[in-house]
Amino acid sequence: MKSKITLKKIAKEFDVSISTVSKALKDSHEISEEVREKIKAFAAYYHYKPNSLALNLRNQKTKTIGLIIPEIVHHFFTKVISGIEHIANEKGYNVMICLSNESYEKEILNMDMLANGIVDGIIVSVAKETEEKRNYNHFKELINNGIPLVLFDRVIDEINCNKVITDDVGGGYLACNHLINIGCKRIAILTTPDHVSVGVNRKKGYIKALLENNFPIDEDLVLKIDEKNNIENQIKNLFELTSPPDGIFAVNEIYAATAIKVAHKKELKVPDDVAIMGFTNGLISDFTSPSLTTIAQHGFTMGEKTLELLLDEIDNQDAEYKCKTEVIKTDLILRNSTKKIPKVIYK
Amino acid sequence: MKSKITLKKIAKEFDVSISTVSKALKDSHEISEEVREKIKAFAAYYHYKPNSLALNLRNQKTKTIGLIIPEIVHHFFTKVISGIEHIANEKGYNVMICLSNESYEKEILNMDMLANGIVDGIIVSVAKETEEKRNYNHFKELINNGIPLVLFDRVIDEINCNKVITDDVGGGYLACNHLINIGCKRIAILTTPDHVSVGVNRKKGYIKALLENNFPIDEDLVLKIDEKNNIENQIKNLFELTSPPDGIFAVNEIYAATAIKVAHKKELKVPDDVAIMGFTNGLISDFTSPSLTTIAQHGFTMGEKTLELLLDEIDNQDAEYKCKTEVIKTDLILRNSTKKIPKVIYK
DNA sequence: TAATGTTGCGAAAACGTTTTCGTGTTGATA
DNA sequence: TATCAACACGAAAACGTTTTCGCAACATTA
Repeated sequence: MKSKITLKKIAKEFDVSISTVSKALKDSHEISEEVREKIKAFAAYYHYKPNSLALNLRNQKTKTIGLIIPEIVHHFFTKVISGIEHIANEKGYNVMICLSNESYEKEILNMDMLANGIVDGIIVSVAKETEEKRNYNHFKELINNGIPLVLFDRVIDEINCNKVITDDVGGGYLACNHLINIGCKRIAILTTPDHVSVGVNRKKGYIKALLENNFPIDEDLVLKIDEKNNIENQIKNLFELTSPPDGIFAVNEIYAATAIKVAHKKELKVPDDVAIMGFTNGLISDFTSPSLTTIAQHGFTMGEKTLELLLDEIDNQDAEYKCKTEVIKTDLILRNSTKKIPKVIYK
Repeated sequence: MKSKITLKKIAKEFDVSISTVSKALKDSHEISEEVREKIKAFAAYYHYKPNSLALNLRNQKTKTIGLIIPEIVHHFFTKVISGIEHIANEKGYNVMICLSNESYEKEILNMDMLANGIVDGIIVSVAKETEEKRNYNHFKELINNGIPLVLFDRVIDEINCNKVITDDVGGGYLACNHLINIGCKRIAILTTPDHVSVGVNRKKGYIKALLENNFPIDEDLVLKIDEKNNIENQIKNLFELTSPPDGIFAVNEIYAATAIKVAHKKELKVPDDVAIMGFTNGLISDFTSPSLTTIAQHGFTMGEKTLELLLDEIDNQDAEYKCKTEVIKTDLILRNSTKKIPKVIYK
């Protein structure tokens, strides 16, 4: 392979010093017009571009930020990434995306890798395994090393850093209230195991809405899905209770869509026999039948906000920095799985 | 912020030279046991990690590869990314993901950014706008600069580099043949405009299957979706033909799922009145009702293969390298949108 | 003519590594 | 005692930049 053109090679070509070349390319008045022009022409001809590594090393910053997410085959995270990329683009930053695959070890590995000068700051959504283990030393170390950190979505209370979260409690409240408003009397929740923070918070909102409306809390109606086992079967049990639910709030899209499937297999009509709604306005919700009412999380905005906070911290690294927690509001997206509307028929 | 620990600082601490520290940390026998141990202890205490930028600059390689994809909110691409990450992990490489957002300009911007020493090789799936413009100079330049390049999924024939593609023609053939086999007589295709290569190829397979079975090619049944306008309305027209289709092959999941929606609104039964199938086994296909028969593209495998090719090229950069094109086979995933099966009812 | 200012360029340090090639000291051997 | 290894370490180059400073050569001014 032909090696890239460098200042040194240009310098040799014209028998001048490297500094002269560097200055000429920067249009420095220190260099005579004549020399300047010929160097610039030569550089342009060979498509000279300064080597980023050298620049980064010299400037002690890379204009790159690291992003560690649990998995990428996930609509919400891709939305967040898009938001991050959007701001990164505006501000001339690059994004390095790493996957932890929900693994504690890989999260640490990724972090170590990123922390060695490669990036100016790091954004993380915590892996499930890390949440379970409750071992957050790698985050503390990162902060100790003075590397700006922002957590989003799945965050850790005890870590002192900038955070951006969905208003999960508010969203759960919104959802449950909606089901109450349309007349549901027995409202079930399909949620995650207790170590997943977002599931827990959405459930809090659900409970809050029930209490405010003087509904009893029925533990039979709280189903913590174990993703290692068949989801359909777990949901099926819910419909086989002596008094089954007439409203279901699922804390994510998959659970909600699966609930619709199961309901149909039980020959139940949605929403007439049972209203079902989800959380996250992803790809699926619009294509189930009936289409899913859901809570929109605004992942794109979240990504934007997250990077903005990080860049803010990066720009103020010397100053005494005060950490913030931004809460992104949710919205109800009304579709057919919770409303009894006349079927749309063309013509 | 407290600045990171470096060789220089350790050297100063013990009043030895930088080289001594470097060697001590590498357990060189050149350094006395005593000095070695105390340096190692000190370094461990302060979590010394060599600065990646410096290493990269010295070694003239970064163990990082760049990935440019048109968009990330897309199940297929996330699968490919997962496959790439999988191999990258195994081989100790990092992946830098950039989004072109289907824009020619951003593709070039990303490429320029990556090409300045930041990565050892680049993987690209070409943006739609680039395909339209047919301006491929940035790829040629990259190759001229000796930077290994692999194209995947959306590739360019005239560029001489490693490529990994889906067997789109074969997949289209598989799809159309399936519809013929289940007894469809008038088979429509929902495809993309002509500049999108994958759509064109899938249509080729469709045509091939029709011809082989002595079906006429009816241009009324070839619908090129214009994504700038309402997709539902375009599909609706298809059902309002004097002799409407009884089978539909959509070249992606969204078109297929939308077709189901439209069929329902037209009060048509799927698959009895019209069988519908898609391409790409994404998130949606399993949750439509009926669930979608589709062609699986194996994005994960594709990602793995793509990075393997790239690493192969990187490892053989001096040798005369012969470019390959790998074709990833497709599979038919049979679901309910094309088969008349008894409804599953629990109990 | 002497002092001063301007112009045009180069040397060198700095960023943080690794590695090759000394080199001074010690101890053993001839 | 002179010679030679072995040992333990340092100097310096290299990767590719940017930038400060210094210094000639020439021009201008008093």
